Amino acid sequence: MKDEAKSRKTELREHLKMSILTLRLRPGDDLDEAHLSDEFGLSRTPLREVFRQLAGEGYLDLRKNRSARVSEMSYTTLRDFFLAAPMVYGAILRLAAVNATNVQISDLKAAQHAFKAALHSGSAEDRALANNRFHDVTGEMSGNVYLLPSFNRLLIDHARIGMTFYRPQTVEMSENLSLASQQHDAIIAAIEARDEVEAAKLAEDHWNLSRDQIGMFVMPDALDVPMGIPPLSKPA
Amino acid sequence: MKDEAKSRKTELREHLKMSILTLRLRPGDDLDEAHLSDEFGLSRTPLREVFRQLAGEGYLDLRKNRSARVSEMSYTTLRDFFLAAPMVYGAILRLAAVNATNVQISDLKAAQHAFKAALHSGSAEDRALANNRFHDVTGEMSGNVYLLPSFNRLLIDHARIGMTFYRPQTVEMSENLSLASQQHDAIIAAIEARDEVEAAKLAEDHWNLSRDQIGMFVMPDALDVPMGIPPLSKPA
DNA sequence: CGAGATTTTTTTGTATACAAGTTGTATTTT
DNA sequence: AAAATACAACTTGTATACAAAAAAATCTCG
Repeated sequence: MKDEAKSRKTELREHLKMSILTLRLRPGDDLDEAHLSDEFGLSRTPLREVFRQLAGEGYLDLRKNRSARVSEMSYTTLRDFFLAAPMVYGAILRLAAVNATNVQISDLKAAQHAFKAALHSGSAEDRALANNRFHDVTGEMSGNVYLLPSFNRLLIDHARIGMTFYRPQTVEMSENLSLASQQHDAIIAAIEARDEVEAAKLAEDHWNLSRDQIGMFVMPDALDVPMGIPPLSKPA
Repeated sequence: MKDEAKSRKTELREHLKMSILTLRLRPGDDLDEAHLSDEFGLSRTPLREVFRQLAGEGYLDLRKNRSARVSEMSYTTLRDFFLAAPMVYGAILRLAAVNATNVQISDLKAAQHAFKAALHSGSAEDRALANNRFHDVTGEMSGNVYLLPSFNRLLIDHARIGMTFYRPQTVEMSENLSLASQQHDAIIAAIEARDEVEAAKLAEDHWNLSRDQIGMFVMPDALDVPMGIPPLSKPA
């Protein structure tokens, strides 16, 4: 009917998501109910419902009788992240190649277009959000309700890790970013060709690139030891 | 402090979960706020918060201005289920073998003990809940926050599918149930031996058994996407 | 001063009243 | 009799008031 104002609740939810993904709200930050309440013109009741929902999606942690907090990221979770991401994302892309509709493929191309624009002229936040949107669309394409909860949880920290580590400070890191963009193009092509095997392989490549980029950031220079994760020796 | 009455909210949440897992509340059933509200002596505010949380975990679906519903299960979701379950559960068990603490191993043995008891003298509901508890412990053991959301979502429908299809009406189905119990024992042994490869293999066997039990449906082959990092060897 | 207890203040949790939306039914109109 | 409309009953959404818990500040006594 009339969504001119789009429901304050939705507005709040989107605002919080965006703030968390871009690290404007950092892991561990407290959220003040009263403050947000009058900032968004909502009473505490619907606001707390938004908190619950975001907690369910992995954006927030709720503790009894204590304020809601932005969910934490530790080095343990970083390891868990790269353990789970290639597998889940491989499965998602594989299913995406099988199930994607034409409309969704258009959405994906649009997302990639925006990502490229952000690469050239955008801020780190813009890049992270555009990249997030790209992967989000691949999740929609897969359409598997059992994989999406983990996938969406991964995307949250993918964006946050990206904000931390994907600030191109060297020429090599910049090259990695444009390589990521090329991989996106390849992913679109694989999906359009309904090539599920290729799509799954590209997912793996894409995560290896991410891992390298982070390794580069964490390990300043000569130390050529990958962080805690042994080199992959496995069939393509 | 005093949890003698365990908080009505928790009580409600556990009651709803149990009812949904055992199909006492069936997929698509409407939940009446007013009715539950006075049945559990809670006002609608905390009750609605429980709804949000359960929706986030996949037990319920919420629609704007309409009553909360028990999440649906369609033939599509059944297919998606068997596509995702072996992969996710394989990863969970593999990580469980690496990370399980001694306390958790004791918990798992206790859960298996209860499962065996339910097999011999329990109802279908008891079996489903005991089996759910067993798998739930394996999830705790894995300790990977990125895999758990999907795993827990799978466990919900695992229990519901079990309630539907695992009613031993023939000798063969009964034999399958006791085979499932044997597999549980083997899983415990693999975890105790820290044998991640064996654990992952057992996960696959376990799901193949489930798939066979539901032989009347055409089940797709499982996704065979390997986990990113081959041999895990890390401290607890 | 300073550790610990006590009070004040602030924040979170719950109940309830009311507003807005939805559904079902009866009545009107054709 | 069927379709459309209006109205009534009911359900969901939000605001607000109050209760309970935690945090902060103050006071007490060594």
